[in-house]
Amino acid sequence: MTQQVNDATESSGGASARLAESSISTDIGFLLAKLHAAGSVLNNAALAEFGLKERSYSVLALACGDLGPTQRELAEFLSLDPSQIVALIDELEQRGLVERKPGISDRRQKLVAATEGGRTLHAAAQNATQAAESRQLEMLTGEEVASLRSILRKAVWSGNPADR
Amino acid sequence: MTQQVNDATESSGGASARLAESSISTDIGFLLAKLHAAGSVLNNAALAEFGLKERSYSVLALACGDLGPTQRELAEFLSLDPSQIVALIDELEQRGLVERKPGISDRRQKLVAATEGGRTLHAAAQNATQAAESRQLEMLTGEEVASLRSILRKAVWSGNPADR
DNA sequence: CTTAATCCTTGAAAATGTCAATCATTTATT
DNA sequence: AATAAATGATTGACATTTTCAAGGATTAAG
Repeated sequence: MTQQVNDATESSGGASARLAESSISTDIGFLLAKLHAAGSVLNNAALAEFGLKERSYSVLALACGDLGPTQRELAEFLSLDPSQIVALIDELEQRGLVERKPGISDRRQKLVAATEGGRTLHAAAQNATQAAESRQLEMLTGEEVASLRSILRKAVWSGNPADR
Repeated sequence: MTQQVNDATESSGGASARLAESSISTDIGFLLAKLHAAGSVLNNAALAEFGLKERSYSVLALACGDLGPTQRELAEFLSLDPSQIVALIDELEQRGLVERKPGISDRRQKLVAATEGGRTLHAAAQNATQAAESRQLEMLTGEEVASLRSILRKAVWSGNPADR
């Protein structure tokens, strides 16, 4: 998931476009990797002006909202090692964007909550990433985007349509 | 990109499922990352018995098929640095799965072609990855899978439906 | 009360990403 | 044709990320 793109100006049609004939071009895994890689570049570029990357933005986003996530929950939800969460939160906390609070029923765990400043920054950053997402998918129709979102959610969460 | 998952037995419903309420859960970029991360784990697990990973499998797959890709084309197509391609091909070549041939019209470039053994291994590995993909998406209907594939291709290749 | 398990944290090791320099070759300019 | 600029592959150095194992604090189980 971790893959980067050399030239962000050209979405995917360089001198290697002929390789799209290959059989792997129809692998959903491969397409997922490519679209995700391209999106990461756009997202990180959009988040740079806020001093955030995809990772820190995700943590900040989860720290906003009234559900006080545990560091372990963050790690599991973001598919990251717990030690990586420590580093991410250290940085966000030093910048005054989130706070570590002791767990309510279990004092081993630490709940991560966004500060007021964190929420403000998140709102601005959210606009930027959503704009980047729209730009990346602008060749898709509204129906296609909705369909993509819905299918991805079903695939990721094994099909419980409980959430908006 | 490039994210990993800790527990492959459980697709996404662990103790952190409640975090799915968060707003990022509807970000296509986030969903892409999560599905891609989970798929990578499955793919790498399926490819391990052949001594391959996603990267080397992709290179091998592109080396099969009659289009003789250049190392630079491979780098661009796979969104990798050219130096990473060198290492990947070194390994595949040492195992006798691919060969480096001098470029036809340009002797600077090297064409990568699979050997007979490489093709045999690729065929077996392809079965394994396709089975893994089917397993990962088994909760989707056939229509949904087809729709997902088609939309992803359109998004990745900016909408030229020139390729099957 | 003791043992085992869990959460966060730290640090080290391995893998990967990024970048600049080099050689051989090709393309462009005079 | 001669020189200069550009390109493809390669190497090696450096930064970042991933992965693991171990530790202290706390909770759960026996």
